[in-house]
Amino acid sequence: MNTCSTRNNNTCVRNVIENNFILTQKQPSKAPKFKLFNNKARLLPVCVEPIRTTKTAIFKRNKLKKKNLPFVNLANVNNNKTVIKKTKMIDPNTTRNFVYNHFDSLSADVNDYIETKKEPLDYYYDDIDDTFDNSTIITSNNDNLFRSNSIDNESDSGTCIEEINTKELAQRITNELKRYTIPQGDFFYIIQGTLSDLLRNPKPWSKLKSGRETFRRMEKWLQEPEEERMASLRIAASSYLACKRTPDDEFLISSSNTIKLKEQISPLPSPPSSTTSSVSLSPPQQLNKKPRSRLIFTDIQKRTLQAIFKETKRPSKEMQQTIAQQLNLDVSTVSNFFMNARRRSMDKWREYQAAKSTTAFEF
DNA sequence: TCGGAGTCAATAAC
DNA sequence: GTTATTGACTCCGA
Repeated sequence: MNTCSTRNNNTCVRNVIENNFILTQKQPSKAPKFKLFNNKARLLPVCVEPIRTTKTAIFKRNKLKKKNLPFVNLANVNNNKTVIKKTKMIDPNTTRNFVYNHFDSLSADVNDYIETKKEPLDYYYDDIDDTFDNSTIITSNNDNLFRSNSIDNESDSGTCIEEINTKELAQRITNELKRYTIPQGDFFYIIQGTLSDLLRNPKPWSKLKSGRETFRRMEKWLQEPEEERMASLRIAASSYLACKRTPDDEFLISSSNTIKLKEQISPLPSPPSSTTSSVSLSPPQQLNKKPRSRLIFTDIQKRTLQAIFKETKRPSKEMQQTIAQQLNLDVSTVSNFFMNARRRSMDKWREYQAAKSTTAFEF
């Protein structure tokens, strides 16, 4: 990996080389956007619009924006093409740090882009050795939560070949949460219900897409030294809560869906047991956010839908309309039911398990 | 346009 | 109080 050695004083205030990333403080506004250094062009940590952005990148970015989370786009420059590889959340505490490109050779389109002087938007990162994989997390000195441990791994060079046994990992996480008495709602920024579902019904690795990232994060957490795990969760919790802060700044929504006073964000428990002192203070209305109500099927509706699903996993649009009419439901509700039922159908996983059992991978 | 993936978040269950 | 369930939302990709 590259090193960030001497830098122009007015450009890079502080560089931290860690886990193959070079983090640096924000550029002074008048700093050059890039410079040649040792005959290598380096794009400094200025904001640049993605040259070839992807729908995924835009989606992630918007999502983070909505949550008021900082973000960077990670780009990779290969064969003169800049490709967005991933958008990551970053601990707000590290927002002063930016990843910057460290190009061996500035690709033509980057040059072109700089020439266009578009409005800044994102930050680019380039890993020359192409060791970046989906498990790579931007990190900073004090941000163990997002630490990647795979980049230095020889086997990770080039492509991501790791495979996680999600079922086993889920079990290990479950055990650790119990061991340290960590409520599900305080585990990183995963919503409690989602975490519960992930732990109880982990999808096989091969079936996961972007969801792999969550499992990677969990695995990294397990790999951390025992004493660092709680610190990781603390950092994650405070970041998460900070990002959920309301404009009025009076209340915070905790990851366990309770409301805490800002001052009441407490450290996560130390082993072997203790719990967070979350204090439920008020209903969600105080957050100026309309609580979403959830339709509860009547018994007859549910039984009918389940019976139909048993026979027909994919009813036609016309059939869905008929069902909706008969059950006095919206077509979208019926559609959602079948969508959810298909994906949550255990048959799917049983089939998978049966198939996998022949290859000694038990899921 | 539509189904899948990911996950939010209300609510039920423990 | 914590965990499990599940309807629905957002976005992606075919």
